[in-house]
Amino acid sequence: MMDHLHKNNTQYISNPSPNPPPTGGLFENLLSVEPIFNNKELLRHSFTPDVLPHRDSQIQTLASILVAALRGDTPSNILIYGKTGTGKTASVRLVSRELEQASAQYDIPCEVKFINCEVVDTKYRILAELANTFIEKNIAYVLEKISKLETSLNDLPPNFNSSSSPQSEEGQSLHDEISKLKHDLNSFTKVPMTGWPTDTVYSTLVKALDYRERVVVIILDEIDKLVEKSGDDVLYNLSRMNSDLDRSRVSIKGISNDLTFTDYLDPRVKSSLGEEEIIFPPYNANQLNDILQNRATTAFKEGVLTDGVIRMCSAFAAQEHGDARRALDLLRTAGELAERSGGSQVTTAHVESAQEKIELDRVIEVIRTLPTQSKLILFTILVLVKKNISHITTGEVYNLYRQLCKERDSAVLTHRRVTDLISELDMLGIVNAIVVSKGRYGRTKQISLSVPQTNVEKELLSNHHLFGGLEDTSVIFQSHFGT
DNA sequence: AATCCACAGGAAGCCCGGGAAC
DNA sequence: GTTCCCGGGCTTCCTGTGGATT
Repeated sequence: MMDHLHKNNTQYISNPSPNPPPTGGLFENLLSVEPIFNNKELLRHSFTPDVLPHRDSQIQTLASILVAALRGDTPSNILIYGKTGTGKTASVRLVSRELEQASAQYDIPCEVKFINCEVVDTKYRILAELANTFIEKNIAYVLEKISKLETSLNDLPPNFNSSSSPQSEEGQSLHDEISKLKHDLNSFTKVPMTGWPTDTVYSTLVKALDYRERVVVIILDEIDKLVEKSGDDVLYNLSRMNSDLDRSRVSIKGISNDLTFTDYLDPRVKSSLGEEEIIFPPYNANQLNDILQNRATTAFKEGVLTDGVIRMCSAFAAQEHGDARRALDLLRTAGELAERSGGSQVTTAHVESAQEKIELDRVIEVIRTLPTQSKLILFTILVLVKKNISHITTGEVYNLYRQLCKERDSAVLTHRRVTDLISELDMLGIVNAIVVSKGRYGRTKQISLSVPQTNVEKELLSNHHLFGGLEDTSVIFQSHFGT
């Protein structure tokens, strides 16, 4: 089987067709367009650059705390705060990378583990993830050590090499050491995805960490999400872990979007985790400009960006609380739009379209992931907007909502719940709801759509499953719109 | 100044599904 | 496999509120 595949492969490689057969030309035209990107990856926010402009002081502080690890001490725990796109994660990744390089260079055992708590979000899973990571690292370490020992064993003169010779003390001790390591290797058992009691996972982690002397840096990104979902239990365990460790030391770095999340923490956890705090302030338009300039020179081909493109991206992103991620998205999307339209240059018009496209994508994504009842309420608001009602109130929404529910024979939520759902839509930025008092006529919320009506309409109507079929939806829609 | 409207939004508790613990 | 626990969605009940009207 393998042979067969192999032969085929060789055939393809050794006989490349000099003139590929003519195709339909579907991709030919697209490929013939001069690309405007050199390397688009540089504009993705997952990319960690070597230089982070305007973050020198934060990086310096981080490094000055982490340098303790290279001296064999435990670095202080750190909490890092900043809104999205302020360079927190990128800075931490940059410093971690350098730390690991330095650790290898000076042969000081120091390991970094990065966990995104939005993905790994329960106590069990965090402990299991950590335990498995360090078990793997231990296995790699032991395997390497064994191979080194075996090499030195083979390098011994032949009469020393034989384990059968009782005189060769050096050979014997090497043999002993190798068999001990092999025994260790067998004792490493990985933690399953589920099933173990949490304290067993914890003790497995402690054992794995303590296998050898080292400093371990655990980075918990989006730590506020973890606390929100699972409380501070894990953080309590992790922050007290050093008292259970003999040979290794643990240091924790928490990254949070939310400045106030420590309010929900146990005071002991709070003081232990927040030994040091680093704040990442939002970038201003000029700083965003520098960042984009920095990346654009290598990401785009020369002369592709017209005047004002970068400045416009930074200005747009600066309005969004100085979000560098947004600025990069804008620049990349503008480039993609330019490329798709077959142009050879990116213009400010492309940036404007990119801004619209990103906003539209966001709205579509938010609406798509809305629960059914919220969609129904949004639909009700849309109907009222279409009826040109100037001041939509909670009461009006609720009445029509109830009517729609009856028409489609579905469960009706209470008034109280509907006000909550409206507030949620407000927080998602889909509608705008402000509390107003109309004197004698009561206090209510005044509701309006805060995104283009056509976008909402298009996305809601594409929800075939929502109202038990598009046809039904259209009926309801038409009966209220009169179209 | 008192009244009153039409809600806002807090508190408590129920129900249910999913996952951890045993 | 069963039990237990937790969190989210939801209801019920309730108090609070700004300003037009009386």
